Amino acid sequence: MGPRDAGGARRRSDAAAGGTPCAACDIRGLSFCAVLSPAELEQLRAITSDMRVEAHRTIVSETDPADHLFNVTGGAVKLYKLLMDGRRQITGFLFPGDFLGVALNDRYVYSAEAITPVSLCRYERTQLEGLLDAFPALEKRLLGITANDLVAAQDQMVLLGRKTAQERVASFLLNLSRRAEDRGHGPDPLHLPMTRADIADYLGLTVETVSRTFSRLRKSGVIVLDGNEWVRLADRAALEELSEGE
Amino acid sequence: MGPRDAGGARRRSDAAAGGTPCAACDIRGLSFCAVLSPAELEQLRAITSDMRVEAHRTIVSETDPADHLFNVTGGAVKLYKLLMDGRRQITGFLFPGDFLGVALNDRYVYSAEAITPVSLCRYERTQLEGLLDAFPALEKRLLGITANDLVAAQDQMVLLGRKTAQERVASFLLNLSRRAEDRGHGPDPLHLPMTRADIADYLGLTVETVSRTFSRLRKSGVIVLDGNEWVRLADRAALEELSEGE
DNA sequence: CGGGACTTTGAGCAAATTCAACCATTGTGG
DNA sequence: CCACAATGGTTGAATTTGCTCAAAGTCCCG
Repeated sequence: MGPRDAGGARRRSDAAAGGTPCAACDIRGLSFCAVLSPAELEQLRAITSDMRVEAHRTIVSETDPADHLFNVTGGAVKLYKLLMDGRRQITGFLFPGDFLGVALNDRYVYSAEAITPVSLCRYERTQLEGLLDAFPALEKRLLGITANDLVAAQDQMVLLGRKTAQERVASFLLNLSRRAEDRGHGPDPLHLPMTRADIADYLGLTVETVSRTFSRLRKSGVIVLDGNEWVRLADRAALEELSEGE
Repeated sequence: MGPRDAGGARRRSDAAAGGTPCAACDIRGLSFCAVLSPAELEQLRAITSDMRVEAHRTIVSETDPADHLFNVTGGAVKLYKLLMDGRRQITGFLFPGDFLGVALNDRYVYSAEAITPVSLCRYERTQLEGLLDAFPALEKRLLGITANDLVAAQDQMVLLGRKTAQERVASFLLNLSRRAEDRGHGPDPLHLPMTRADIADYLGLTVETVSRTFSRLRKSGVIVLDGNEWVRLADRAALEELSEGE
């Protein structure tokens, strides 16, 4: 399956009237394109397509040719890998400003699925690579982003290899909360767009264990649940404690 | 602790007589410097120090200022992170040709320790960064290496989050074997320079479980142990099967 | 208001850990 | 040269954490 299956994409330049220009993009500061000057941004925009994907649709599939790279501008995305017998490991969640498209040998190394309706900037890989050569700052930025992702992946290895269920959930909530803050959302009610099953597959646990752990944290007053999608981190200090500081 | 503690380093150019020139470096093809022309290599060499580290010495420590970056030219290195209570997660093993020095906010994000005696090329971070600006190919290469490390980290997340003990050990052996082959070593007797405890901390298991799993694989004829440091992958197909192909 | 997807809770189970003892290899000092 | 300490590895028994299987309970959206 290619990105084509996930929804229409239209050339940015063709959509001048309706599209959101980069100047109005409120997450540009977080994105890889933050380092570009207005003139350079113009050139990037020329090779950009807007794309919208409904919830639960696949954006890219593992082992597909990596023809496109993406920048998430709205919504939430999950990245995952499958074992042959169906076991799933979610390797990350993406939010606005995050870059999508790590590839090896020109193939995607994970699948990406929209959790909520998602909007993306889409680039042809070859075209974007051309721009990287022209704008060293952009390449440098991409190196920084990749190094950051690597650091996050190593933290997740610690979590998966050495933390208890409770520590994993506490770390997860704090992590999401920090990322929400980066995006200017107050940390108070934290949004969990993903299901408990997604959280389980991200933390290397089962749904039941995640649910039980949430219940335990709720009963001990550390968090307050408001429906399934919203949490208040009532006692952040206790959470930090429980997460066994990485 | 800084790299200073781990052993002496001397300027390459000062050691022209005794040092190994890049031309004679048999792992240059695997290294980040593989993309440089002879003239460029000369410039890199000018900012390179040779360094030797005894086994069990720390090369860099997590949270230390990341003043130096390294290229492993001989020996084996382990990278690890610690939780406050001492639990340890090894995030990777490095062999000749591997790059060392991922940093965030100018601090190392993990500790690195020599497993065997290790030799390295050492660069001042600021100087190497200057060279990256001068040689775009080098920066591109570093991006490729970092992306590769990220992919490997994601595979390790699958292993840690979703694989059984036996699958982890099988994947580990196959992985090491592939890396040995990349370095021109026949896969037949595979060298394990790290202890069982290191393997355990890499695979998110205990020493006892690693030992039991090795024993089980040995008894079923899949591997043949020759002392603690050497394994023959007698039935590679069975190992592939057991590793539940990532 | 109903139905399907998601979540929670419970009871029993199993994989891996913990705790403990023993074995093997190596290097050291008497 | 050998005794023996130290490090690392293996094996066993008991325990535990998290998983599996099963059954309710909620939420949300049409």
